[in-house]
Amino acid sequence: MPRTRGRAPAGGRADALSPEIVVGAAVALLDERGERGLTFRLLAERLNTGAGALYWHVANKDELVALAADQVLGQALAAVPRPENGTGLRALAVAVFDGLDRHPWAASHVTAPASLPNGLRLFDRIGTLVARTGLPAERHFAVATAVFYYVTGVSAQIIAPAVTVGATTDRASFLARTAERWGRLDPAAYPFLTGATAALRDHDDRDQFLAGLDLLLDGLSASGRSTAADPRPPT
Amino acid sequence: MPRTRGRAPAGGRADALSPEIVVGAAVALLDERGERGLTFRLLAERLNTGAGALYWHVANKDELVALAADQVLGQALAAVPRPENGTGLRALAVAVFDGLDRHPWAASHVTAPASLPNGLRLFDRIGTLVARTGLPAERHFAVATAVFYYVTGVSAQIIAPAVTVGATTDRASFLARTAERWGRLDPAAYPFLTGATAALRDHDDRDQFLAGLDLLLDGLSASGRSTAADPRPPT
DNA sequence: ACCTGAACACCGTTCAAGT
DNA sequence: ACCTGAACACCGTTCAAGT
Repeated sequence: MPRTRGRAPAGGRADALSPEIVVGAAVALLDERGERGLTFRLLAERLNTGAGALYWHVANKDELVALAADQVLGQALAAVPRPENGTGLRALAVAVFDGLDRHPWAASHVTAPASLPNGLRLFDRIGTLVARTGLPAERHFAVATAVFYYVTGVSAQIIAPAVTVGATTDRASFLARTAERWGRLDPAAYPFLTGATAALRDHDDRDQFLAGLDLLLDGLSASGRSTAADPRPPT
Repeated sequence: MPRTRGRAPAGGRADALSPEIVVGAAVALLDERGERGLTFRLLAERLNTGAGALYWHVANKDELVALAADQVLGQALAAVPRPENGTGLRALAVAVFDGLDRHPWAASHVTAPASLPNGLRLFDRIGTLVARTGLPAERHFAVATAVFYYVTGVSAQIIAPAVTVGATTDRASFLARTAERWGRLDPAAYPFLTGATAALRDHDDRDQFLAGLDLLLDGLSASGRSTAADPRPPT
């Protein structure tokens, strides 16, 4: 991925292209039309170039989307509240969820093995916070990974469906239709779902993310307490 | 989605098409070539038809992949050990992870709002098991959702990357390369990652899934204990 | 070094026409 | 009711040729 040297382009355009500019325009397009709506032709048109020119700055569409998601994650990380008292992990996780929630296409592309700068930064910050708990050192990596996977994986699950749904119908009517369907299921086969229609209709996505997160963090502090001295009071 | 009535087809083929047959062939193709390798033309060729014929049985590619993933989930659910003592949730989660692990393309398509039979079954079984813990009833839905999201979301995160990687290089050398990259990062900026290269190299994906799962379940039993009588001994 | 323009090799999906 | 075959309207990606 080459860097622009700041020279003006040969053609008539005043602004040279760069990976940053291409990725930025891709984020805008993804926000507007989703992943399927991102097209090299359309993106090139908006940047006043040909589609071929984009390949000088990004390797292919997969890389472009991954870079776009990493940029969104970077914005989310910048919004993490600095004062890291005892609730650092929770605040970090919530900020990432909220950041990704504004760009529904992004969540599923934030992964550890992508090894992009902000993905690594997120992993490192989680790991650093985990290391500050009372957990024995040999568990730090597994626990940090668990939190990372929870934040990225569960965010993707919660946020992504809205993309598919969003265009056609709004959230409330979608939930209402789903609840109706659950209500018509055979109670003998689906004893839980048939009784959970009200809860489904009234639930808040962000609260769901928080409920699971708190369960995970409770388990973390419980396991820290049982295996080593816990330097902080339970949350 | 029409059902086949069992009549022989008009043409020379002995076996009539049906949604089940189409989805079954799609699973085989997805296993072989991944999501991008699944093509209506190629699938039609294998079924000795034209691509257009498939649209009589499935609405489009999105539905086809969703149905294929649900079929895989069905196989995973069939493998859940029946004796549901106190560890039912854990055994259920592990069976689903292992089942999805055999079909890496599937995990990211197992979602609650898809409302396909096996997705609903999974959700219901989780909910039923959650309801048997000591949790107050008003928390059942949120906790069941958290476990469902953990199982599907984290499985997708852990399993999916292998698809991208798999073809080019094997897991071990991929981890080695990633560990090397982490090792070269600035320790001031990435204090945790630079010290975690050995853990990265040696980790087992399934253990990672279990570590987070146990954290979550520990949190569940801890929160059950603090809010209501827990009918079962802690695991 | 960076961009243009057009071509290549595909896709998913539709649909008149058949049986 | 189910299938055929071909067409439509796109895609991502490449690459000679320009500046």
